[in-house]
Amino acid sequence: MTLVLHDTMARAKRPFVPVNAERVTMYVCGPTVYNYAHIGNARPVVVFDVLFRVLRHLYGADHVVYAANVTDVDDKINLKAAQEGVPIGAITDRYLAAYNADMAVLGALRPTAQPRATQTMDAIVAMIGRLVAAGAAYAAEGHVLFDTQAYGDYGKLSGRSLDDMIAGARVEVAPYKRRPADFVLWKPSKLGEPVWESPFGPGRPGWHIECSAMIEQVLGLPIDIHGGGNDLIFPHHENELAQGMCADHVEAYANYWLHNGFLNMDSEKMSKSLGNVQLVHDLIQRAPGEALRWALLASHYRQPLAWTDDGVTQARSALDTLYGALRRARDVPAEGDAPSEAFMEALLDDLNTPRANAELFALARRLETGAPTERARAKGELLASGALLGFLQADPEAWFHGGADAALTARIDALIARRVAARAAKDWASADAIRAELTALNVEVMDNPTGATWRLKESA
RNA sequence: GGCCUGAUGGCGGAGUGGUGACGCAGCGGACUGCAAAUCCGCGCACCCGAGUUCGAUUCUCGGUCAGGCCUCCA
Repeated sequence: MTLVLHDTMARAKRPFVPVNAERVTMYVCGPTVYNYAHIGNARPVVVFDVLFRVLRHLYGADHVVYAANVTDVDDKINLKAAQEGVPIGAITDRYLAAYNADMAVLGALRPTAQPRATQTMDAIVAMIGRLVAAGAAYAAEGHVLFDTQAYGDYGKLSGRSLDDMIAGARVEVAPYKRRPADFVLWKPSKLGEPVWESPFGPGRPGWHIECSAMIEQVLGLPIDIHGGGNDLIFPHHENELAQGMCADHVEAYANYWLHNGFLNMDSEKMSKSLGNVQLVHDLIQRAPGEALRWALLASHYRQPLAWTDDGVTQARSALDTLYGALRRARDVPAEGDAPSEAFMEALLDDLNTPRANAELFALARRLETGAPTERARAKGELLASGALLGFLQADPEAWFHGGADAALTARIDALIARRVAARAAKDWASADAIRAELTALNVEVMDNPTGATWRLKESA
């Protein structure tokens, strides 16, 4: 079985072949840390986390290098720092820590590297220098601009021609640009903003060059996979590509371009500028991170995803079913540590997580209904398959009891014990009365021949 | 204006040129003291029009609707 990935450049699925199977490289554009991340920001994080896990499974955990950058130089950061009267580092440290904590709750592994723009400044300046030397960039009025004429394939990734861009230009073109599509590599800092020294004058880098420099420094060109949201295709990735190619004269910049579809609220994209955001920070107070992760992976990563409360509820119910099977199979030994074949086949087909999830249910059914040997194998496969997607690794009891503190748990256990005794004595009236008490505590009991299990129902 | 996606049952969501996954919700049955959970079963879903075809939800063209990018944006 081979991994097949949809490559935006080819506009088709292609079998994945890394440049070096000993060191598979992936880069994904990460956050600008000036605020909490919203659930739309989390989609690529979770999607590429799945790809990261799949690659580690295929090539070995030590043979995959995954870098996700942190943009910590930015207008919005400057604004926030000015508002609070603190240095930008105070802002970026705070929100990077929150970001990493939130993404961890969603089950995302930490990338191998999280390069920060402020710590990559030398490489950025050096790269701009090489672009100027190669004649692919020019200085104008304190700015350094990339000359889009210098890269013959400019527009190939996004499927636009330079003519189209000029024809469709809606934005006023800065007077110092030779051509409308040219973009900033270095610009002067405004008064009070952070400044870095460079041969082109004091200033700060443009956004696109940060990523190119970090990729070059952390991973080396060409990289195997470059990922991000599909809104980054143009201009961000197009520009990164042009810079990388012109600065380093390499054969290729990234061999596979992957882009995830957008997450919508009320059929509009969720974005900070539209103000229709739901922060991960808030969502994880109301639902388990694993359920949010499931909701994010319930549709294929390239499809648009409508985010609704009902979607989260359905995700939670789906996990209830799976964890329920695991809980009932508590005494079944798990045999083997390999995901099922059908599951892998789905996942390797351009990360078809909906189909992979369906296979999880097939395994759960075999776990519920199979003969003992089949149950053991199904349990092993279910656990291993789940692990590859970042699911089902919690203790089933913990999943169902989630949200109950020690005191509540003790109280529930005591009621359950009394109820089990009442049932053993066929004292149905007492048993029902105790069940009513439990219901009042938002607890649902599930009797079985020898006792009972319980779950905390979703609070309204 | 230019470029580009998508449209599947009550809901979410795969997939396929011909027996229409899977999940959630619902209904019937088994099981249960009653429930819950589980198991078994059920429900005439593929935006509209034309074309290609023995046959189209799946391919082609046109249309409608929804959305994205072209500006910071996952």
